[in-house]
Amino acid sequence: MPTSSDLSSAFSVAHDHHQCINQALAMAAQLCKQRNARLTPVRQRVLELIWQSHKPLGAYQILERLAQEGFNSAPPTVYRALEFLLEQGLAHRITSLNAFIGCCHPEHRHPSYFLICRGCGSAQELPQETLSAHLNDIAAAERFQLEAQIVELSGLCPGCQPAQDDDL
Amino acid sequence: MPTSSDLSSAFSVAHDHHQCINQALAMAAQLCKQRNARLTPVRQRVLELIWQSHKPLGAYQILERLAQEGFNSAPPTVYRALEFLLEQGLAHRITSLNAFIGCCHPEHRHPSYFLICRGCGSAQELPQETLSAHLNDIAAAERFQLEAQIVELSGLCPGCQPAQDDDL
DNA sequence: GGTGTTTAAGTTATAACATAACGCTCTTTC
DNA sequence: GAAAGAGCGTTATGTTATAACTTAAACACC
Repeated sequence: MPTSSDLSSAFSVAHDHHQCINQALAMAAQLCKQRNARLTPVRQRVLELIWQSHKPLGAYQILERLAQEGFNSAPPTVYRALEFLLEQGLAHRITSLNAFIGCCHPEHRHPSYFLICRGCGSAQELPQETLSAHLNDIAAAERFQLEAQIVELSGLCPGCQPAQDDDL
Repeated sequence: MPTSSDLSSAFSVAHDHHQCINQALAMAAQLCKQRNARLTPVRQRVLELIWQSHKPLGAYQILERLAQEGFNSAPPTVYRALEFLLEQGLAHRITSLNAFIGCCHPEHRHPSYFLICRGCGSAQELPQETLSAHLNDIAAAERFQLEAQIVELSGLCPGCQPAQDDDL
């Protein structure tokens, strides 16, 4: 995983993903403890599952995996767990895919902006400072009180583009 | 034709919405003619329906209204019409609402960015030049080949905000 | 350590959104 | 007027998400 300071390598850069998962889970445990939020077994397992996939995972995909492991397997189970993870900022929803992905820096709340590759299905969270400022300006100009932001850019990641770029 | 029960978004200055609808339909007819695309009765009626509402309309809401008028009322009917309208740039999809809205500038293709009020349910398309440039820069910096963009900003429009602004 | 309160999870059912697949009809074109 | 293709009717089903109610676990307090 990209560490919290390095977001730019999610697309096809090899790394020890087990380690990211473990870091993410440890971080989640720590944050939940600080916040007096209960990271129950189902919630933890759902978080782990979405971290195990670079691709955003749909609720029913998660459900299927939970079922295989003997967890309760009705939709509300996974939707409740996801709701908790979203509330805690431990995961993000990707609306255009109806899917969910682990958040790389859950320690502070932030809007989430994504690049989504239609080739390999992976999604990469974008750094948000300048974009966030821009969007806030736009909203302010309309006297619009901004609460939530969805920015999802789709296309082809470098690894999935037809290989004829001159400049690569 | 228009039932005129839902005028006046809190977003925009009051205006003669009948006229917008008529303009939009005339524009649509003209563009389709130019493009040799068939604006059939169902397609036209669906476009009219989504224009009659300042709020984005869900597929099944459209379906319901079509049914009341004796059109065929199975889901594929409306989804096909919507697909056509999206292809022609006559309507936009608002992903986070699973809903559709008429496009104000169908004469040229453009990414669509929205402000969406959770109070009154209305949606407003944003001007896109600077934002588009910004997003393109971001994608280019990641060597990401951009194909589609979703930008949906939610919150409260001026008319739906608690009335304690000093600067109004 | 028992009791009431709160939070989470189980369970059933269904709502809401979207598409597959197949065949008929209408339009366009030759 | 026949072939080809676009549009549409129809049935069925796939996919995503939530309502509503019940049971159980955790916690907090005396």
